[in-house]
Amino acid sequence: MDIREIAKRAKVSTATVSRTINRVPTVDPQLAKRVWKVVEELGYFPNTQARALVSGKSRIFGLIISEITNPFFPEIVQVFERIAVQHQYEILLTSTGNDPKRVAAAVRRMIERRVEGVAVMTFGMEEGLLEDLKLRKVPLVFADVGEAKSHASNICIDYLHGIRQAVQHLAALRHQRIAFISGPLRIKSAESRKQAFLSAMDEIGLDIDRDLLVEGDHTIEGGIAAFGQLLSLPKRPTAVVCSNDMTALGVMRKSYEDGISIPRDLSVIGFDDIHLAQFVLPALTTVQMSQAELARLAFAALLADTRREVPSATGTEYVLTTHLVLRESTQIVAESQQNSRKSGSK
Amino acid sequence: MDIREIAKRAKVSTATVSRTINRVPTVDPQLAKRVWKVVEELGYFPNTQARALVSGKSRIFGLIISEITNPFFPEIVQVFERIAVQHQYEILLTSTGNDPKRVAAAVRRMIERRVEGVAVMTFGMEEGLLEDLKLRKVPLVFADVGEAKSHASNICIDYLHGIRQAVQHLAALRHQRIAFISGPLRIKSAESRKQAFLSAMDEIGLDIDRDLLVEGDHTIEGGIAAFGQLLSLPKRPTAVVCSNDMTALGVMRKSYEDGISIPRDLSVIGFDDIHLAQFVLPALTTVQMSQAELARLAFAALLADTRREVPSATGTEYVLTTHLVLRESTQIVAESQQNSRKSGSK
DNA sequence: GTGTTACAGGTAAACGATTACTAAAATCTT
DNA sequence: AAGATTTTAGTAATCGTTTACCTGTAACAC
Repeated sequence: MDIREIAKRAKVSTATVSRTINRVPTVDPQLAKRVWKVVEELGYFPNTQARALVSGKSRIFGLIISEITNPFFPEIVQVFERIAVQHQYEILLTSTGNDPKRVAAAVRRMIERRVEGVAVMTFGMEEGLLEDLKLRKVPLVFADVGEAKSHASNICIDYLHGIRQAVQHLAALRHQRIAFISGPLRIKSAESRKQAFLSAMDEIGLDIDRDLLVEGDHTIEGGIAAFGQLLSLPKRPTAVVCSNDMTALGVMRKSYEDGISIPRDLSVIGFDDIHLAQFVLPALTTVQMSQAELARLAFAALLADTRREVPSATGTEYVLTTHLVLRESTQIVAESQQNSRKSGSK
Repeated sequence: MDIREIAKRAKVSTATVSRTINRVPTVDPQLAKRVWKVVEELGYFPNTQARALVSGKSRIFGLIISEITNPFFPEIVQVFERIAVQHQYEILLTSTGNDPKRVAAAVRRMIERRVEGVAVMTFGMEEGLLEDLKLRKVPLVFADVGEAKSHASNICIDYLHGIRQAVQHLAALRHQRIAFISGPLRIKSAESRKQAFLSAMDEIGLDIDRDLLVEGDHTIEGGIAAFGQLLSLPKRPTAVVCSNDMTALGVMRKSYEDGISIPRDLSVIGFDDIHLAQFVLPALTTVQMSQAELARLAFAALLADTRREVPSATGTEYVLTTHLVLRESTQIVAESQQNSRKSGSK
């Protein structure tokens, strides 16, 4: 059943049907009524591919994320999808698992479907893979630390603000041996978070013990392994800051297994503030980076870029700040540990 | 840049280009080579909407889930998406939040995009909303307790098997006051899980105290609230079985706040076995319903149904069993509670 | 050498919408 | 009332592919 069928039954031309459906104001209300009646009766829905073909607009945005099983991302997806639907856009989702092959495949699929824009929420994965998109001048938006590049907007994330708060909070609780479990360092944002931690420590005048800087992979399992490394150290940290909440959950799990009580024996701070963070035991003190806000900004950026007639050579710059949210997983350093700290600083 | 451009440059007709790209074996290798060369040079990717329009195949499957922020679903999405991509299908995802309006909107979008099939992983939401899809004979697959209906396959989930194991496990640990926190009862699967619990309790000869049957909503918050209700009872349960893992997390959270130790004072069993379950503190004993298997079955069902030339009037039936996985959140009932149980049974 | 087959590759008609253009009717101007 | 102008609806071209059908050449039999 197509527009011709409707036209025939309503005794008008296909042009009129099309105009009616698209609510062009110049069609006679009488005719419009007749058309709508037939449309209702037959349950006619326009064919999106035909529309896309002639209009040149697919009304699809691509959304590339790292790992949908990391609870940070579903919240982005949810908000992004919801807004997209409101604007009659569909989304083409890809969870890359940080695998370059899958990114390349995703880019190809997106081009074949003629997406109108792509939000790249992988926080600094290799960008070279997106060349094909840039070539075709597909609007892009990144979540990153850098600035807007040519034909790509950027949501600049202020990691330092939240992480500084985290470090200051720990310092206020008399912690001195503070460990940091990073994400996979080939990912730019993981590197940036680590740098933010180092800066914050430096600012506040705390020494950084290289042994207390270990690499995780932003998964629970990685957190467990990384914290295992820290535990094998002769002098353990009294607090650990994690590059994301999943890592922190790993630390909590490992602590539990080894009889280390949080926050009594160890303070833990996460990053992201996933919804779950407030419900774990104890509730996780963490640095919030609003997923909803991120998704909103990303969508808005894409929409703005697609609406621009003359694509501006360089994209727009957005900023997203992070900040500490206090919960139950941090506490003033225990006496026994203060002693060990003193002996350590002799 | 289109197929005509390629044709011109390779000095062949568009038909030959099309045949080459679709690897029709009858094209002369010489010509094919020339065509491929131009394709590579120009970085040409075929336009999917044009293909879809003429072939009548969109190569898109719809996937309707309840709530993407419930960790149960991302794992389904991940597996489903991965298989879809392998088969050159795209997926059109909708997280409905159990809102009928959003389901209706999703159905409309899916029809407009001419999806070739839809996997409905909402576990028994009102089916009436899918009438439009059935009308158009779009292959469907449900995850449910019922059987395959006309034009719809079904993955029948054997809730009883796993839940019976759970109840037997608790009984073996001498629990008698066993509570059940259900999901929202308007959802069929929530009702089915509850019935499975009741049957299992009955089979084993345990009494069911109506006060111990409370309704949650499959979220952590709902679990907290529901367990709050149970705590206000004069005689508390010694164990609680939950309709899903999120509910169990809520119970654990509330217990923590109220100083109830799991598993010492309370045994908890979840349902779903989300990845996270093994990492919470203590690790959650739960009934596994394999997300990966579910996704695989759903995709296979859809693929089979779309390939059938003559659509069979009634869909195929698949079965997915559930089973208990033992972890740390259950324990033999404590002496003190045994006493209270004895006094209770007097 | 002619007639028949086989087959590779080209021409053009779809697919289902949108929309530039056109023609007819309605309205206005003087 | 005739011409000018505006308005509205219809005709047909178009979007980028696939593919049914046709054409021309080569291979083969006799």
